[in-house]
Amino acid sequence: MPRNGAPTRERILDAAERLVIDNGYAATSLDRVIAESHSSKGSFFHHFASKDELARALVERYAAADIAHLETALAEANAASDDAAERVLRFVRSFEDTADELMSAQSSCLYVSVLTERELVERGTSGQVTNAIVAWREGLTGLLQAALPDPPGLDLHDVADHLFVTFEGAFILCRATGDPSHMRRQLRAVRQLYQALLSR
Amino acid sequence: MPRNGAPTRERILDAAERLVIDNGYAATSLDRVIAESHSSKGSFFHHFASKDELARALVERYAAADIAHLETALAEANAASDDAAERVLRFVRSFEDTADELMSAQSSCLYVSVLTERELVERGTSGQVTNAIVAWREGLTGLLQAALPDPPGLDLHDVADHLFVTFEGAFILCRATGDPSHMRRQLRAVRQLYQALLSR
DNA sequence: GTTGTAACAGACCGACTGGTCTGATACAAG
DNA sequence: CTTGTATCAGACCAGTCGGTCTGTTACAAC
Repeated sequence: MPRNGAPTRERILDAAERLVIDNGYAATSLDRVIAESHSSKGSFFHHFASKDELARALVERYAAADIAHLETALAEANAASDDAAERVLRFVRSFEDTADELMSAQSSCLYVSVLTERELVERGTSGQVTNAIVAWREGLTGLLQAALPDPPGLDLHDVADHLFVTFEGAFILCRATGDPSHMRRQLRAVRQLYQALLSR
Repeated sequence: MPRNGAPTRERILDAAERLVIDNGYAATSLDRVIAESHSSKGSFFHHFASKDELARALVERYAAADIAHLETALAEANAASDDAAERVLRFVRSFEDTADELMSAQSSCLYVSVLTERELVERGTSGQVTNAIVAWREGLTGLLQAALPDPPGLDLHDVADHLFVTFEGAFILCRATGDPSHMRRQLRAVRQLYQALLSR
């Protein structure tokens, strides 16, 4: 086999991810992705058939990392305590504790950038996002069901989805205010709200 | 005075708002805005100096309507009950009751589209968004303070911001899943979480 | 060394972009 | 009826866009 192209592909994905998260998909030109990844037109189109294909690869990689992150946190929460309510709170707390780190690594969420463009979604880019959302929903619903076996008038799926909603909404709030500490503070608020629900 | 250009300007803003909410700012071309508003290049650039100027006008109009909506709901909540906790719940409930209507009128939020593009934000488009966020924060913090005068380890500003976060996050969730009912369900979830907090 | 091919480089292309410019048109004031 | 101007129409322009094409280079197999 000739040269190994994998590192180049990763460099392109890294640069594209940063640019798309910062400025959105349509506002990110391939010329800029190519320049910032120190690549070339020929190289880019050798690895990706089109810009849309790049978007699909970006989302696939991002969603896989997201789900891996979720599963690590789930495992840690399960190992940390035998009390079901405590597990829920530990789970949320683990994201709260790493929120500042997260926000210094990325200025927003790739999901937001991709979902903002409806025509892009309709070209089949959002399947992996839905997978990730379902994984978060089911993971947290499991923890919540153990803590609230007979919830009074609550849909635990919605309560579980609310954590994803908090993440995405907090990204927007951080961007609007220019203050990345809102991510940690919103995760803290949602933990305290969950705590109120579980300790009633 | 010659012809009245105000209706044309509004038609352009209406078309642009729908297109930008659907597909984002960069992905929305002026040609398309002009076509869908049944206008022309000359007409467009008579009313707006540039595309960025259009963005600023869009956000200004959208934020003003947003704040007006907030103030109506605040007044209604205050009129509806004397109990402070009840006022908070009524306030959230009013958005829950109109959520389906909201989602049939718009597929997402203009704030998301505009904030997604950092370079656009840096060109001074987000000032009005911050105003709106502060208005929501202060309005709801007022209601919460009356219900929880001495909150134990809670930052009521963050708890108040959480409603805005829920709105924005739910817009993302709706777009990802293609299911607009998530808006109502997330507002219901956050109301139930607030209820748990207030009735502890 | 020859050869085959994945990996890369960059000139080039048509389509479309935001924006300009010239001119036409409606309408109120005198 | 003339005139001034806000409003509008659309041909046009330079630059950028995603994408193509031709060619070169590195490396493994033989």
